[in-house]
Amino acid sequence: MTIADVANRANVSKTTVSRILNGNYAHTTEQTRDRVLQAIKELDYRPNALAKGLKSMKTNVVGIMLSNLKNPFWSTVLEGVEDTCHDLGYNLMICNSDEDEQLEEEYMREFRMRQVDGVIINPTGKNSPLYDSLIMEQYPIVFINRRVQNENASNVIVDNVKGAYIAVNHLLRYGRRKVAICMYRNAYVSTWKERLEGYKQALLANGFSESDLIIMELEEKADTKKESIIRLLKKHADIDAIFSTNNMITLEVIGALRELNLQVPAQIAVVGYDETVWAKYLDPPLTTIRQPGYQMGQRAAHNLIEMLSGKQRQQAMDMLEPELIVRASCGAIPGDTVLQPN
Amino acid sequence: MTIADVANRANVSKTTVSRILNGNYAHTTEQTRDRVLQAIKELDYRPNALAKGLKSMKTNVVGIMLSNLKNPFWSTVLEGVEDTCHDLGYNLMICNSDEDEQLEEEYMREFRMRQVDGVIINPTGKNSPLYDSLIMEQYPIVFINRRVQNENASNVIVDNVKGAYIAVNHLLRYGRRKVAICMYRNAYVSTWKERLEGYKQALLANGFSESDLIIMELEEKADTKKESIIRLLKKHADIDAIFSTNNMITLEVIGALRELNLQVPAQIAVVGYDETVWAKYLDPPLTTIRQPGYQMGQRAAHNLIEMLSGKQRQQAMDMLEPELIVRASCGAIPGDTVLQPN
DNA sequence: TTGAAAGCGCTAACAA
DNA sequence: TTGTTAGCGCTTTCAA
Repeated sequence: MTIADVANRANVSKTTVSRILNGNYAHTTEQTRDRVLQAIKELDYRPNALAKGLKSMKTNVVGIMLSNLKNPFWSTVLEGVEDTCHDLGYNLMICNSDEDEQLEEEYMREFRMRQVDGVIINPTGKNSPLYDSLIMEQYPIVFINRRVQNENASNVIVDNVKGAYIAVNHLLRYGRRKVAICMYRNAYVSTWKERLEGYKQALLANGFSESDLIIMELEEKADTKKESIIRLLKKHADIDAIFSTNNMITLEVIGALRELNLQVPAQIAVVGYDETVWAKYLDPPLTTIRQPGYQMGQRAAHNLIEMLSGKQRQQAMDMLEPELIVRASCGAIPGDTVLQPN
Repeated sequence: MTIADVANRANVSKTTVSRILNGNYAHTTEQTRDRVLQAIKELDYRPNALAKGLKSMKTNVVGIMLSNLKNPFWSTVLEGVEDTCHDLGYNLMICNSDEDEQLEEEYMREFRMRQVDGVIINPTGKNSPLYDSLIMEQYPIVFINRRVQNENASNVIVDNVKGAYIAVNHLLRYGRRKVAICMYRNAYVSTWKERLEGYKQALLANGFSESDLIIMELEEKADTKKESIIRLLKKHADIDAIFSTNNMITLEVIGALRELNLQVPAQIAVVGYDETVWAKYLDPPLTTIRQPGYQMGQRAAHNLIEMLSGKQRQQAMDMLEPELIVRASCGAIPGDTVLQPN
């Protein structure tokens, strides 16, 4: 079933069919239009998007590259991207770099061969030259979640410094004095650096000094995260609070605390990063920093597509607000009003 | 950058370049081959997949249609699909019907216009005529998770009757006498019917009768699931166990039990469906039925692509095994060996 | 061993 | 208002 078949059946030229298909009714008799639409219906004709894309150099497809499909946070982001793309008439290709720089490069190449109109990417952070060259040649790309070190990069991120700050500040306000941060060791990723920075700022703002920082670092790919945490907890036996910078880490922390028989929040308070469906059902219910994942996806898709339609340059740094959700694990009295950061 | 540019630079015809690109070295001098490969490299030439697809009527893209991006279970499935597609040289398009039959039809149409080679779908169940016609015209499609009522449909599902059976049987073996099932009211979806069937079979096999069935039905889209559960729990005040048929329902059940101050497992035992990252960190740790989501994705992609390569017909019904993971919520002694179903 | 030319299904400049 | 024609970038038949 091609446009030629429709043209034949309706006794018009392919051009006419094409025009009508694309809503170009201006110069068309109502009569021929009806005839063509009729033929389209009768033949159940579906235009070939490949041919259309080849001709018009535009596919109405955008690509999204995630770096981790195991963390449910990304489902939410994906949902936002997908909904928005659909609303704006785009389809979506997806891939998963799995934090691997080689794969990231390979997939980027594949997206381009497939002529996607643009891509949304949670960068591994390990391919700076790639990001730079993409930006240099004005390839339509929006970086999400992680900041890319390039003035001209279009970013949609959450304010990680602030998120960490309000988490740690909250712990300190409720009287904790020995607050540790638990994070992945990953030199490439801005999110960790920024959450560490927020942690630090909160301590300093509350009268502590650099020497009060307690940093517990984990290997992201290791299978022994819980064991590492247990070791670190034993090493820093005097800590009275943990700020965990990622929802997967938080679960490991909870496991470790349980194994050591440490009471939360009586002995150790916990605040986690990433609000999740399960946070409020943990024991005790978990205080978290909510990141607006759905909104991040929406915004990224929206910005990218606006970029494509050639509107003027987007604000390069689109920063979303994190939010503290107070439950019992931080030692705040449940039902208490949520504290505002200083 | 087109194939013509490469041809020019290497002083050969487009044909020759094309042949070399596709590994068709048989009839080519090593010398020209090197010259061409050199030119490709120098120009950083990326073949246009649209043109290739248009010509060859094959895109090496498969589509996946999910019906719900909110449930983390699907991330796992997606990961399996994506990994497998990548391994086999395919790219992936994704969309989300959100359980909406209209959207499902629309997306299916879009996939076909984009000439994807085949699709993997978790069907809403509401478009039987669509599924039937797709199957009739031999369109390459694999249905996952939910069974489609058509002998010629290619399915990858988990054995839901068995999953429910081993869950409920386990509860009964540990002495529970009043076991309720908690599920969505959804006439279209095989999974619910089958889990209900497994529940029933387990009761009957243990000497109970039809009159002992206690069915708690919830509206999937409602915001008041917890309230409904509370109402139903009050109505059936004598139940001593709940078999929850979905991980999202399980969380609501836990919330309801907590609100009613019912002790788990002392007063009410709970077994949930879908093993999740968080199940073991709940209070008490949750006994669940594990579904092999990653494997389901792998298998679906694998079967689809095999279908595409024209190998003989797949086994139409590919059934995976669920598994009981015993923790404290069901009242079994932790550390006890896992019970086998009769 | 290599190349010329036709054509995949569509759009758009130009002509009628 | 409608049609003719060329061409998007690639593959493939057929010829050299």
